[in-house]
Amino acid sequence: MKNSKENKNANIYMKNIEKLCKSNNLKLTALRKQVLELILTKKSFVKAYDLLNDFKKIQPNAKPPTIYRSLDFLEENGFIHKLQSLNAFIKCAHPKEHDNCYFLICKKCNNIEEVCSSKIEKVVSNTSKEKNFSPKNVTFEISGICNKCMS
Amino acid sequence: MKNSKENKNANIYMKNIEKLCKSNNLKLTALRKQVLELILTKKSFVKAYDLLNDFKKIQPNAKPPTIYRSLDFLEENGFIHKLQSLNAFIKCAHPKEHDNCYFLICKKCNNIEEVCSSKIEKVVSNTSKEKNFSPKNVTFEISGICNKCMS
DNA sequence: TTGAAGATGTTATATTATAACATAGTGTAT
DNA sequence: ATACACTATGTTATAATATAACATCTTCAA
Repeated sequence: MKNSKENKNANIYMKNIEKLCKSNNLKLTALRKQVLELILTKKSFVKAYDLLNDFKKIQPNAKPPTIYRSLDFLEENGFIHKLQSLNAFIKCAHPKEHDNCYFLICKKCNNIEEVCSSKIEKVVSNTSKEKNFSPKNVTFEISGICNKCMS
Repeated sequence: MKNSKENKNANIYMKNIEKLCKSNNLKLTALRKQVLELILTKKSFVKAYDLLNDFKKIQPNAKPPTIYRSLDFLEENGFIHKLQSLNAFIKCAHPKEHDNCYFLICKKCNNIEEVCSSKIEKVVSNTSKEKNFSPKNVTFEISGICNKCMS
């Protein structure tokens, strides 16, 4: 039951990505789509080499660049995020819907919560004005213990 | 002239660290001190293996764990920071004086500005309350182009 | 239809980091 | 002083993460 629900969610997600790629003139090739599909099967983040191992079940001669190039495409276009403090990747909760978000990373259960916040945008834009700095990428990750794991 | 000024600053910095270690009962061993001294000679961040190469000039048989262990000690105690988006390390601008800070990373000149901000503390603590999340570590790095490099 | 650009395949290697165990130093209770 | 536990360092090996460089294949527009 649960799996079928998750599959359904993944399907909806993928339909959305396909639509976004069409409207943004991005090439969601078979390879990139397969890699994204694998990422969508994960409840939490995934490491590049785990993804590679998964992918080898489909295409046994896959190599690291196969994965990393797809990850690059998916990240550049906002479909996944790289968690810098974990060297890991996770699907974007709201593709193309926001610019600034941050992550609550539970050290115990590895759950990741992606939080969108205008307050961060403000911190970033205020700092940028003040320091005359032109921001391109924001990494904001808070690691700790989540609600569930505390009780 | 410039070098002697930097040396002086590094000396002042190191005196402060020694004092902090004494008062916090931390063992600033010769090794850890040497590694920190090397970090202080850098104008910007430094990569672990560059540090290792530097260190080999003093102690030719140094190995990666030599460096990583010292980096761990220095980071745990707030004397240096790890820049997660660069896999690099940099001295802390204000050891033991603040909890939350962020970094403006210039992609062109590699200059790093460490910014302390109560606004971040607020974002973190508000989120934590709202989500009932217990934060332990905050990574906040903004990369872009700095003031100097824009003009 | 061809040729330029982008995507993928492939080999090799660079870069970053840690596990595991041995040895040496330090402090402290006896 | 001694022996012990604990911490730090030395050492070997390897794990984990990521990219360079070049070959080949696709695609699509001129």
